Amino acid sequence: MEDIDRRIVTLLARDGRMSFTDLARETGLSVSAVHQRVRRLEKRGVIRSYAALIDHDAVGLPLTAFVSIKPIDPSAPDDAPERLEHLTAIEACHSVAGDESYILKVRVPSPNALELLLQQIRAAANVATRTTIVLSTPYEYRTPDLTGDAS
Amino acid sequence: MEDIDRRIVTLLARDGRMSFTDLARETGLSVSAVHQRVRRLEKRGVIRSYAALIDHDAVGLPLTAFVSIKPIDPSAPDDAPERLEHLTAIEACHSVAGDESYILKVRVPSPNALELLLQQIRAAANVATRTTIVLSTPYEYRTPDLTGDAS
DNA sequence: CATGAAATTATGATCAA
DNA sequence: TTGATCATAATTTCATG
Repeated sequence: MEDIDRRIVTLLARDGRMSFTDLARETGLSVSAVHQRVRRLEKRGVIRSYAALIDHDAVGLPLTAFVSIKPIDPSAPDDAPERLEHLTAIEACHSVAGDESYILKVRVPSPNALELLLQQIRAAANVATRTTIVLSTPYEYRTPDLTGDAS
Repeated sequence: MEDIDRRIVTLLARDGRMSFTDLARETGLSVSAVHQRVRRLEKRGVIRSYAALIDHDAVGLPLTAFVSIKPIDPSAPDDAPERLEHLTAIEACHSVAGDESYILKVRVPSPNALELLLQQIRAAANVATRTTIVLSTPYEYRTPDLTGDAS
């Protein structure tokens, strides 16, 4: 991927509503050239989608947790992601190496709702759960710097 | 928060570039009424920002991991988030309950880069690390359904 | 990749409920 | 306070070189 594309992706990752006009100014390209590149990045799947990032507190989902799951029957087919997909409280599902098989990130209104969700998860996927409660989130959804990568 | 606002937030969380015209059509309001509400949601911080969601594989960061950290000196002031903020490979930092104090989510190009990053984390924050490698991600960045909450 | 024109959208003032 | 209508500015989008 070219340098200009990395620049465009970084800018849009930081401000998903930046106008083509502004992108053009920032990159030194014409509006239509940027437009073309963005469309290509979308088509290639480099840019997956655009999203508004919301304040989960403000929206009634103040409790975040990580739920690690482990199959109760290790010989059963491992289709936990599909079995859990309908639970919209689950924001993310990562297959991981280690003792447990998946890490889920969940958002709920209250401890009660978390308890209920855990029951649903266990029932739907036939797994044992281990839950880590998030107390606060100093930062989240940060964007990598794709230009001049200093880790 | 009103029902229409929940609707607007949900729509924008799913498509951050949806036009006011489309939002108006979906909500049954006029364009300017939606415009007003979106601006208010932004001002109140319900909508924090907008972002393009990128394909980390396509962008040269195919390796994701969760890094749990624990202070080596528990009596030292706990300012790990600030000490780690400059490491742009860290996408998120959550303070958590349990044996460890923070969970970090990191994105790097390679195992080598991960090793280097872990050294930097340990040095910068004076912590011990425990790393869980992500093998694959069935889904991520999903949006809660704020209307008619079925968890 | 740039230019320029046409279509669409964003924005704010004003008025009404 | 909230929403509708309207006018204007800005942006998106596309054809062409």
